[in-house]
Amino acid sequence: MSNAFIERLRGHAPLSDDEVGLLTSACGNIRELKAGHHLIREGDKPDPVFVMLDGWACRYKMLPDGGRQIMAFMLPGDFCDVHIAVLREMDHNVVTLTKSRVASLPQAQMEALIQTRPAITQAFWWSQLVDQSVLRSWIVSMGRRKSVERVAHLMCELYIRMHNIGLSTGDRCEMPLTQLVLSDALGLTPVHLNRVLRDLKQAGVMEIKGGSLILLDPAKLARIAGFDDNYLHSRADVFFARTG
Amino acid sequence: MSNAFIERLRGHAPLSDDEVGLLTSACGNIRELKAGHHLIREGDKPDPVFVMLDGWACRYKMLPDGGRQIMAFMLPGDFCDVHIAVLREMDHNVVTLTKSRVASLPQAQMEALIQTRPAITQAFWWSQLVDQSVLRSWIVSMGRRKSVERVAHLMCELYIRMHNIGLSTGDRCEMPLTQLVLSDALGLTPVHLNRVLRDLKQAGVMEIKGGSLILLDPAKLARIAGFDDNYLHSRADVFFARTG
DNA sequence: CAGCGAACATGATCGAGGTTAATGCGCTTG
DNA sequence: CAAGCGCATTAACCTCGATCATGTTCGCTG
Repeated sequence: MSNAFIERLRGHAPLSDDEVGLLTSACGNIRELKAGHHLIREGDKPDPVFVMLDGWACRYKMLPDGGRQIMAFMLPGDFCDVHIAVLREMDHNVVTLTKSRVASLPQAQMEALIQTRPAITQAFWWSQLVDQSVLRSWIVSMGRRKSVERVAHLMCELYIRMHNIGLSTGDRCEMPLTQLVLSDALGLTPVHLNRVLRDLKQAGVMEIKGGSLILLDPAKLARIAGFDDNYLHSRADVFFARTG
Repeated sequence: MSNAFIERLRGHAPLSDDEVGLLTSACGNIRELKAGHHLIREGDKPDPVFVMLDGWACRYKMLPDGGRQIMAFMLPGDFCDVHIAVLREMDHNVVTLTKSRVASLPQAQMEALIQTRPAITQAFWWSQLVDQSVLRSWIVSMGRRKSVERVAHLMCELYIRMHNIGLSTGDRCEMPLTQLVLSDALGLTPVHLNRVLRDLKQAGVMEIKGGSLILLDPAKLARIAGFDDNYLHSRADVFFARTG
């Protein structure tokens, strides 16, 4: 079975067989987790670095009033957090959203890799930069896009990310997120999100059914979202451009 | 004259005199820039890495409809962008907001530092992690805080960041941002931001006057914002906690 | 010191999205 | 199969912040 994490890094940095071997053994400790398992809690002292091999997770903060804001979705191949002994205390939570396979890389091993393997450091750095880029694009969405555009944009992003790791099938991909989870990510109420999803379905643009996202009209979806995949800094071909 | 950038890194990673020397010479190329000078434009191929030594800058994206979303403010000591030859193309713009002093570190030199100096790599990494943390907190603000809270939170953040680099004086600090700029950062209209600022002043909480932010009642401001400075991961004492 | 443009200020109105509440529907579990 | 729970769905109403319109103030320059 291939390792989604290593595959993803290889796609963007020239790793030698040697280095792939090092990473593989660093990922030795793999756990199966149920949905709803917390990998990281606010206030934790960071220790091992977690990597998603399979399944979905999210990063979130709670507010005093009980509200929740999701700040990122982690898909197979993504780091949960590359804190590497630098921060003293986690400032947010990370929880699985589906049954997942997660590798944990001990801090010491991470540091050793970084200090001895420039190619691996570069791969990690690339991953950090892409994560930042996604965070920035979320800020743009929340600040300046209205609800339909926001929903459409997130769906484009998630579809492309799934596509880039080989987890799309034609015009659809897995979408295990409940409307509650999506609304916590989009800064909308579940009620309003539901309305938006209904409208998008009725307009023949996209729909979420049976745990799958179905792009009925990808080009139109991208147009509504104002989607430009440059911020994902991937080298994969662009689905929306092809079909638009 | 001390170098704000190096001071900041030293506060968070154990740099030897040797390493400080290397960084100092890497910052050799320093330019004075006027307000409104673009350091980075969307579509640019990234080359040197810019560092703010003095003055304010911001990172932003434009939307098709002409709207602008600011995604970060850079203060003295901050990296503008640690892209390091990893990304092929910038996905956003960076522009100075005031007269500034900016150092540019050639890519080759950045890479050399990272490949030979683990302490410097760690300092850079820390800086990246803090930047990410700030991005996440902005997402929380935009998604779940209403306008007054949002304004209050940004003011807390900027005050603390200025405080942490020694640029606050008692209950005030420099605040060269126009209401238009602030509203582009907060995802509000200038009109509404103006009302919020009026309310905060009338409530005796804070005011912006003559290019300065004045905290009339820091504890109250922090309470309105729901501000917790843990996300800034600084070791400085906390102004709001002291006075609250 | 007149004239001008940028930034600040404020009133009136509108609408996207929040709030509340009720209903349905599919799953699990006893 | 009944009970119960989490999630999806829809309707009625309300509010926060956007929009539109119109000054005003400040700082600069001729």
